[in-house]
Amino acid sequence: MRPTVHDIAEKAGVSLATVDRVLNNRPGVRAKTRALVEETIVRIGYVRDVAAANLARKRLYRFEFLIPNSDNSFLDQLRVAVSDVAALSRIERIEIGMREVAAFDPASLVAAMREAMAGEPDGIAMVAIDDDAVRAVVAEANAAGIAVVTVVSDLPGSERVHYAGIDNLAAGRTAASLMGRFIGGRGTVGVIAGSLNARDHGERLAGFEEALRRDFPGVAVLPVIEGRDDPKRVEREAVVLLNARPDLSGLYSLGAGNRGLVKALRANAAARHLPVIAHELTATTRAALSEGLFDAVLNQDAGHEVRSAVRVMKAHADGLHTVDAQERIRIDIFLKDNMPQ
Amino acid sequence: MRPTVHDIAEKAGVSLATVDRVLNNRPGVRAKTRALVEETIVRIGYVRDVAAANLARKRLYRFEFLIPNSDNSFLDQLRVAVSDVAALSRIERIEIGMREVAAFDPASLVAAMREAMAGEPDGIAMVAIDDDAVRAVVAEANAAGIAVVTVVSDLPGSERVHYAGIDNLAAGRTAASLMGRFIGGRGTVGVIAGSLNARDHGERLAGFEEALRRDFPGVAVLPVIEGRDDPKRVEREAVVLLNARPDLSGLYSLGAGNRGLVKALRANAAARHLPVIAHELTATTRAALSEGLFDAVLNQDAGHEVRSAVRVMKAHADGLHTVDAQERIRIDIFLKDNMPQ
DNA sequence: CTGTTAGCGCTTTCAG
DNA sequence: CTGAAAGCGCTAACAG
Repeated sequence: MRPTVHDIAEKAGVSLATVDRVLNNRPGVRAKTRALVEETIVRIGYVRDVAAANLARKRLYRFEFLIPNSDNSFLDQLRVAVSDVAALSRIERIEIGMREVAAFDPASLVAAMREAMAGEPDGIAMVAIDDDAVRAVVAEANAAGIAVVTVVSDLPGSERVHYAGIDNLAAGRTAASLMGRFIGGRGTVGVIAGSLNARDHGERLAGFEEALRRDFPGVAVLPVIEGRDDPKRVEREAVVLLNARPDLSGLYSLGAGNRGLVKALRANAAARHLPVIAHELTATTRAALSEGLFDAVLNQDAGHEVRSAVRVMKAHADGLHTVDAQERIRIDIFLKDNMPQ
Repeated sequence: MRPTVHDIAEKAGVSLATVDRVLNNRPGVRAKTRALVEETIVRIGYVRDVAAANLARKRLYRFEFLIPNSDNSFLDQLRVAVSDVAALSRIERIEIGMREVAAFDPASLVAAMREAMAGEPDGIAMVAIDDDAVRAVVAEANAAGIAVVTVVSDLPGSERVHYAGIDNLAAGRTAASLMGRFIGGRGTVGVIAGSLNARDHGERLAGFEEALRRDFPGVAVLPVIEGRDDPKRVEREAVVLLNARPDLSGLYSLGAGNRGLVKALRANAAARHLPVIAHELTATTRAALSEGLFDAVLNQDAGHEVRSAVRVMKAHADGLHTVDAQERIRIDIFLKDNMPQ
């Protein structure tokens, strides 16, 4: 049987209370007694039973997620992931709330932060917007002992504790690597983004162009089209592009609104063999892959991101450190052949 | 506060013991009482505190992993993953043992199974070998109430409870999809396997050839070379191949022993721009990717596989079902740009 | 068939 | 500074 606090107390000749004080390094123990207990702990190889500790403590963790209210499949996945984790976490004494925030609106995000902070949660997770007012309120939360974690889109230079999302520069480079090979290292590629003001989109583009320049200097990139993640607008822009550039060798869709792109591609027979790379595995991109309309989809797993955010906030609340490398979110590559399910 | 067993007992006007009997549907409760308690449970929205239950139960789970003793990096990863999970699981009342088995030797696997079974564990996880003697001993274990899970390589037609590994046919198809695009849909590709008697290798090859035939009929596949997963042998064979076929357009290494392949490629200047796809992200393949010697690496995450195996064995021990889709092991694709870390 | 009671391993008053 | 004792939510003898 594994040694327990009782064993420590017995072997060290002290009471349970003293053992507990040492274990949780609370004050009120003579240095000598403390040393004795600590020595005993390592000698008998004690490891704390966290479940029992939590049971006794009745510790309850409370976390809030702030999610943009944009209507796109990836954010739907994110919301579902939060609900799922919330349901599962109840049995681990973790309570998770979710608030909607107006998309791309720093003021709304700040307001939501304030509301969330009023409830004095242990942590807040949010899809950040790159804005100084947001940075300021993050600092406030931090000062109030609330751990802030960014999800999907980061807020560099702020006091957020962690970023649970992919490296978007690397994602852009990955897209370039694939594109360069798919089109045989030469030609002209088009790029459709949501908005270059969105940090993640900007970084993907930068990575894409950098890697192409480096590894495939024979490939030219057309000026970026901004589709605002809006299917209708993306469709319109894509149609224009496909007609204007019949010589197009490839297309990189680094934002959302792929429903529109798919329509445009389907309508354009000449686009049948155009290599297309997009982001996020949703119903739309999944179908496009199966159909052969898209060649590859880069993905960030919303479930992983949410779970990682919760783990980090919990660790922070417990005063523990997390191994950053372990929390790194991978850039998944999906072809029609390795789609999950 | 969340309702507890005490609340149920009080509201239903019964004792704790009766509540417990109903919760764990143990016999000895009148149908009427049972119904009353069950009604109360849903009415007050009770959810069991698993941690407390396990604490009271002092339930200890014991699982055994049987791992081949071959000397290759992927199996090293697998062993490390088992040790890691073993260390972590101790605090969850899970005890994990590991035994070495002679590689590719059914008799040794059967013997190890028997030894493991003697300890009456709750579950056994093994890298299966496709053999009827193995099937027979799996059936024995099953009859003895020990859940058997296959890892990495499956044993179809046996009574194993679950397979924690990738779909190797799909992996082969994925390799073909990439290869076909990388080489522009035409040319001749070479394939190096470990042994086609290994189920996973055979399936990868089948998937690869099938997808090439379907999607890239212009690509020819040379007769498979068997390198026995041995770096020296792989190197020798690869050198011969590279010299004999200077017209080679691509190379698919679907087994292990990639250290040898890398040497051969490095020695052959003409191979500098030969698209190469291999399996398992190890120190060797990782370096080859960075260097541009390999173009893509398909990977199965040993950590995921081991953790999934443990989850399934535990669920089985608890008489719970697992959602197979949730336990599906993904085929990761890595380029130099999206390598983790 | 049902209830009482004593824990599981840990924390937390409250005395001393 | 230290200890005794009660209790977290659940389970498991053992009586009735």
